[in-house]
Amino acid sequence: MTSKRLLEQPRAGDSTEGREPVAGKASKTNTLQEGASRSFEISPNGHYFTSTREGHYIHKKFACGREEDEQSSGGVLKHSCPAHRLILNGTHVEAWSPVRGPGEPGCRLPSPETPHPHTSSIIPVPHDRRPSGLADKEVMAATVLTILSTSPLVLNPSSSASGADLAGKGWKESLSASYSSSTSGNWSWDASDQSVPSTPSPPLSNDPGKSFLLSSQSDDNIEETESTHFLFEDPIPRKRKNSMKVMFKCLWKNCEKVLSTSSGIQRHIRTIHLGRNGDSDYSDGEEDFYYSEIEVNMDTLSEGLSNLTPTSPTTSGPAPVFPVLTCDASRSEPARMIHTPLSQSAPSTLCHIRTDHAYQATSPVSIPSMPSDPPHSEDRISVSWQSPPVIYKGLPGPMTQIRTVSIGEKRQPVNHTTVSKTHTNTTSTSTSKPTTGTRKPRGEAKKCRKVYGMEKRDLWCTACRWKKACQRFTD
DNA sequence: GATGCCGGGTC
DNA sequence: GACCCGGCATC
Repeated sequence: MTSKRLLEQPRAGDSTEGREPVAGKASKTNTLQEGASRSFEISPNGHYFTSTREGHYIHKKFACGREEDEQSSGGVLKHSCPAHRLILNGTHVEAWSPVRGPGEPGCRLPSPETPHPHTSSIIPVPHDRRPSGLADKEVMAATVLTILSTSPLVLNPSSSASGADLAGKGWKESLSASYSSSTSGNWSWDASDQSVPSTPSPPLSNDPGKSFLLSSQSDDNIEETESTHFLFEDPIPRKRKNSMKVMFKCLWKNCEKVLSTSSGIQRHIRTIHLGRNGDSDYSDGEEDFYYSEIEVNMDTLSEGLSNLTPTSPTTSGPAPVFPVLTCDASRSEPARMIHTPLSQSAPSTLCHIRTDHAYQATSPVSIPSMPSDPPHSEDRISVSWQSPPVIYKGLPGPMTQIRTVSIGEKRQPVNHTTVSKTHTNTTSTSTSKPTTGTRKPRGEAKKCRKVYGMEKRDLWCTACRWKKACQRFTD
């Protein structure tokens, strides 16, 4: 088990990488070291970064690792063992230990397989992320303050109390997750981490899927989320994750299997879904992709399950506790439904977007040729919401072409729609008027004016006569 | 400067 | 909607 963990760890950061380690099973120690070094490499700032973001990011990666054990043992905030710190961080150890006494449950956590000294050595990554000592906390606080100053969310410390805003709803969920009934803990962001990206496996749960999407689409989103968590945490008492238990849920389609150990779930996947010999220890790591870790707050969970009443839980957020489980479950569900294993949910979304963009880009082009054709313009209109063309503002072509249609009134509506939407995102400056920038280049074809000359103006097409785009000699 | 045509005004 | 034109961009 340990060896596996070790091996797996590297993967946490990168799914592709993850597999390599497997081969190296033979030498645990070496593997470990390698894994550790790798993790460092992968997450450049890992240990040394005080910045929340960095840490968080790293943490995420780590969390992604299939190895729940790792997390439990030292990984996530909850279960960090001082020992790990010592090995990895050296100086940090001391600072850390006060926070997390060796006696803490977190250290013990490790499942039967877990806590080997070796394992601890691997774990380092997570530790780094966390703010360990007071100094770290201070840094964190500073970071949080900074974030708060810029973020609107921060402005609403009430989140914990009121949190009435719909907009905040999304977060609340996450928050609720983080704010389990458990008492004070370490940094909430850790919790958020867990809730967010926990699983590395692509197809998996929503969380992972979302996170993946986010990551692929834009890191900012993730960061925002993280920052948000941070913010909240400040005002709110820190929750302790010790009570959290990591469960492994099989993500295989229509399979709800949940096991308490990664090895168990892997075995399950290997035997049941992959049709491999369960007994054989051999694993290429593929199983890792088919299950996700789920954190369960044992304290609240039991209560919550027994009575669905949110009131019971100890501290601040009884209700939130439930959400944790629910969220995970619900999230994972959709992801599974939509995506097959190994396929990331994100990609699909991305693809969709891209398609849209492409479509948008093309549609405008076609327009120019049929300026007089209202129907076409209409068609465009339907798509118009995609306005993105405006985004491409840099390109005069599209815009101009759209205008070309101008002869028909319809054209304007289309433009308008596009503009309005686009502007929302962009600046007000670009605005209502397409203005000059959008103007299309002059058509190559000769126009009535040139063909007939000023003398025969009566031969011109009406458009030319009206100083509109020539209808007779279109480009 | 000539040309093309957008945006807007008038009827 | 037809007609016209100021004004701007492009050539």
